Amino acid sequence: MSRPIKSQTSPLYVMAKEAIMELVNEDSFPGGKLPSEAVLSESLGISRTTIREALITLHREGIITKQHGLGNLIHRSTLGTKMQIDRFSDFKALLKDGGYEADVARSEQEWVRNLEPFGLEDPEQTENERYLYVESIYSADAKAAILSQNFIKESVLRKDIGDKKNVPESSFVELLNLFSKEEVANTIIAFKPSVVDNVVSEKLCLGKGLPVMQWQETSYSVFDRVICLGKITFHPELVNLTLLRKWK
Amino acid sequence: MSRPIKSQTSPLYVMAKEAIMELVNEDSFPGGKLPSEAVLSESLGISRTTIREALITLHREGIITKQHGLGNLIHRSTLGTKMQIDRFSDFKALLKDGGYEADVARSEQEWVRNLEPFGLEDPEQTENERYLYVESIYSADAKAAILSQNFIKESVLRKDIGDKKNVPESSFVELLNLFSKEEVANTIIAFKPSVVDNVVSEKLCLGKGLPVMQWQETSYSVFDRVICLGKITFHPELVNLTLLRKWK
DNA sequence: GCAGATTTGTGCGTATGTATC
DNA sequence: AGATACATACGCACAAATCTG
Repeated sequence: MSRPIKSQTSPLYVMAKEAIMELVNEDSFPGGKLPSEAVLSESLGISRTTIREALITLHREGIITKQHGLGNLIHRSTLGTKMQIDRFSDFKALLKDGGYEADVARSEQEWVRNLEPFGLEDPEQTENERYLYVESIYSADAKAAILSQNFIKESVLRKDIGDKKNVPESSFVELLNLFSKEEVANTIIAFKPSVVDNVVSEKLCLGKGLPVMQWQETSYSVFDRVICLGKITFHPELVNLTLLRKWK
Repeated sequence: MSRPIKSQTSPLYVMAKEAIMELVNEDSFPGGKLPSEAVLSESLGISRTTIREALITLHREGIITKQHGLGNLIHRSTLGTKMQIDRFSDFKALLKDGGYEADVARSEQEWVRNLEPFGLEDPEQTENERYLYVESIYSADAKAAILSQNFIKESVLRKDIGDKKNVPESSFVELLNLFSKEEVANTIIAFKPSVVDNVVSEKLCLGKGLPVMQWQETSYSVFDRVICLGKITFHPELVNLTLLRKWK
C-alpha cells in the first residue's frame, strides 16, 4: 500500500509521440498532414503498431484528427489554445500556459464538520465525519487568480501524514495522493455560475456582484470512494478557461 | 466530396464494449472490479487485443479506471453523473440525460456581417465575409433551457444547401456537417461568466442580473479551418452542467 | 522481505477491411 | 479501377505492478 515513485524511462510510444510532436513544431510538411503511419514507422524505426499508439495519444489530446484513408491532420488551432482545463491537472501549470508567472499559496489546515456553509454536499457522508480544510490561492503575476477551497475526508487520510506535511508537491492532485490512502482517479465538477460574494471579493480582490466562473468538485479514488470535495473560483479577468470538445 | 452514410455494422470492439457494459449494469461481480482481460477474452470469444480496445474506450469515457496489476475498476459515480458535457455532442441528448422531455426549435436563418455585437471574433476573418445566423433554443419539459446562437461562415457553406435545408438532423454538429463543405472536427470553447442581459432574459425567461453559465465557441474542420462561431447560454435552474476530469 | 501467481502494460508481426483520392 | 492510408482483429512474448502467503 506504499505507492512508490514510478519508473523513470518513458515507454517507446511516448518517445515516438514526442518525436512526432517535434515534426509538428518544425512544420516540415505540406497541407497540415503528418507523414503516413508507414513512413513514420520506417523513418523512426518503430513498428506501425507503436506509431499508432503514439498517434492515438495525440488524437486524444486534440493535436491531430485521424482521417480514415486520408491521413493524420494537424490542428494548429488546438496547439494555439491556452488554458485548456482538459490539458492540465494543475492550476499552476494552467496559469503558466496562459503566459503568467504562476505560484500557489496554501493555507494552514484546519478541521471542519459542516460543509453546508460552502454549499457542498458529501454524497457518502457518514456520522461524525470530519474534513481537513485546505485553501489554495493560485496567483498569476503575483495577483490572486484562482481560489481553491478543498475538504479532504478524514476517513481516507493516511495515518502518517505528519511526516508528509512538508513534502513538496506540484498539483493539488499530487497533494491529495500524498494524503489519501487510496489513489485519486477522477473528479466530477459541477458548474455553478455565481457572483462575487464577501469571501471571493476579499481573496481574489474583485468587486462584489461581478459574475465569476465557479464550480464544485467531488474527487473519487480508484475504488470510487469520495476522497475530497471542493469549490473553485476563477478570476474572470486573469483566467480565460477554455475546453476542447472533439467530434472526430 | 460527398461524405455518405457510414457502415451499419459496429466493429467487434464496440460490440465487446456493449457486452461489458451489460456486465457492469448487472453488477455481477464483487469489489467493483471487472473480470480480468483474459477471462473476458475467453468468455466472449474475442482476442485480448480487442477486449483491451473495448476497455480503453470505456476508460476514455470514465466508466472504468485501468489499474496496472490489479484490474479494471468500475466507477459507478461516473455512471450516475448526469449532464456531462464531455459525453454529449447534442444538447437535446444532454437534457434528456438530465431527465427532461427535451426538444429544439431553430430560428429562421439570416445573414450577418458583424459579429461584434455578440462579443464574438473570427480568428480567420476575411474581407466581406458573411455569416449564416442560426439560433437554437433547447427546451427542457417545454421550458427554454439552452440558448445557442451560431454563425456559420459563408465561405465554408456547400452550394447545395437549398436541397438540404429540410433534412432532419439531431445535433447541431450534424447540421453543421450538412451545411459545411468540410467535416467538423472539434470545437474550442471559452467560458465567459456573465449575468442575464436583455436578450437572454427574453429567450430563457430569466430575471435580469442573474449569473448564468455562458461560453463562446469556435468550430474547426478536419483541415483546421474555422467553420462556425457561437455563443451558448445555459439556464442555471434547469441545466446543471457537469464535466469529468480523469487523472488515471 | 521475498517468491510466486495474477493482471495489466508495452511492443512486434501479420492479415484483412474500408475510406479516400 | 487502382493506389494509398488508416481501421480492425488476432496472436505472441515479455515487462511491470499488485496481491497473497
